[in-house]
Amino acid sequence: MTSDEASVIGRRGSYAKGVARRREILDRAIEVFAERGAHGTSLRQIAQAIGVSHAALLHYFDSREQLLVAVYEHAENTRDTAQEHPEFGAVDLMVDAATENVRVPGMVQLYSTLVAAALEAGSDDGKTFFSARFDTVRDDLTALLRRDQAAGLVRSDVDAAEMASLLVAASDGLQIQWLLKPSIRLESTLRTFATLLQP
Amino acid sequence: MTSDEASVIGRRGSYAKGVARRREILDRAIEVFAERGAHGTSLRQIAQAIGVSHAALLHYFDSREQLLVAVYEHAENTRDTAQEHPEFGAVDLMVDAATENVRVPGMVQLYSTLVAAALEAGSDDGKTFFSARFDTVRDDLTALLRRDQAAGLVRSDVDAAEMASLLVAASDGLQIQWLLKPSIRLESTLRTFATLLQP
DNA sequence: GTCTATACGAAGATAGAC
DNA sequence: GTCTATCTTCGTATAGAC
Repeated sequence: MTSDEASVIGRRGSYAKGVARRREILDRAIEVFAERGAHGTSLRQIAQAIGVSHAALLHYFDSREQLLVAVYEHAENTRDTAQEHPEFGAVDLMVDAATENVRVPGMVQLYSTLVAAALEAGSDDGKTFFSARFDTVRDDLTALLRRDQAAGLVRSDVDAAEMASLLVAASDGLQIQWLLKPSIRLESTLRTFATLLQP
Repeated sequence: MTSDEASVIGRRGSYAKGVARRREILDRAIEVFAERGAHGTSLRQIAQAIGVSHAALLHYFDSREQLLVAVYEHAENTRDTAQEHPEFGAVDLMVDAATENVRVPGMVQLYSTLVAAALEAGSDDGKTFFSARFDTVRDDLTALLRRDQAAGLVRSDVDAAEMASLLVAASDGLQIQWLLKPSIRLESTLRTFATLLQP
């Protein structure tokens, strides 16, 4: 997950300069989004902040939305390069991801913008990307929950897959609520989920 | 909640014709969004569907976003005019709201688009609207949960306010997951939350 | 391959006539 | 209250320089 850019989106030249340039664009773009938000920032503004023409961006990314997705993917892959926590339960994993996510300015906004766009008809790339992402996350959590159910750490009277969906939904939704009202205690609230899951 | 338009947003002329026209715009706009989505539908397209110029819409609503918020508010207030369910618990209420929401084509998309926009800097109206909305919903659910805790229907070892936040988050998040993957069993999954809340 | 220049149509918003 | 006209900016596409 944290290795090289695994994205298939916006792939172009594999030459050294192009790869470096692409990375530079991604790094700079996330900063621009952090300042001005993803929703209201145009291709042209991003290009200006980087110091190139907006057409140059479209050389590396086929469209504005693909650039946005690539920025999100890059920001997600870049952070905390390697945390191996074999002892982490499902809730621990989501708490970790959510608090990390919320620490990066603009990340929740970018994520919300992209998901909203993906829901709309016609956004096939977005649908594909986020469907796959949700599937992966749900499957990982389901496996973790099954493991902990078998170990007697998590109650077994509810379906692991349904709990996984609930956990992802709660994490996504809480981050939004926290952004609108920081007095919401994100971590603590998410951890009460663990209490609910105790056998 | 279901009475008259309680919105302060986009208020204009209070004369009979203006009110009727405003309502007509809202009714038609929700249909347009149901067909084409909120993200990709322009003021001009909505105006064309209604048979007026786009400038006419801006006479009733100060901006495109305010029109969108008004449409959402109107659609929410319009449906299921009066269900009084004193015996409903918090989960019942959310299951009811979520399944109703998901039944209206375009509603989840519209909601997601508006929330994403509200998170961005500069969207003060959107922030105000959704902050108030989240507050109201959380407070209502918290009261309901406290009542049921006192009655011994809901476990008392977790904070009611935190459970309310979790419940709202789970409902919002699950609706999105369901839209991307209808095989997610929305109602059933949401109801397992009730199991988790049992004492 | 990388990038600039430029053009196009559509968008949200505003001004002013009727 | 509603229109037309107009402004600015947007995403996208293409041609061609290096």
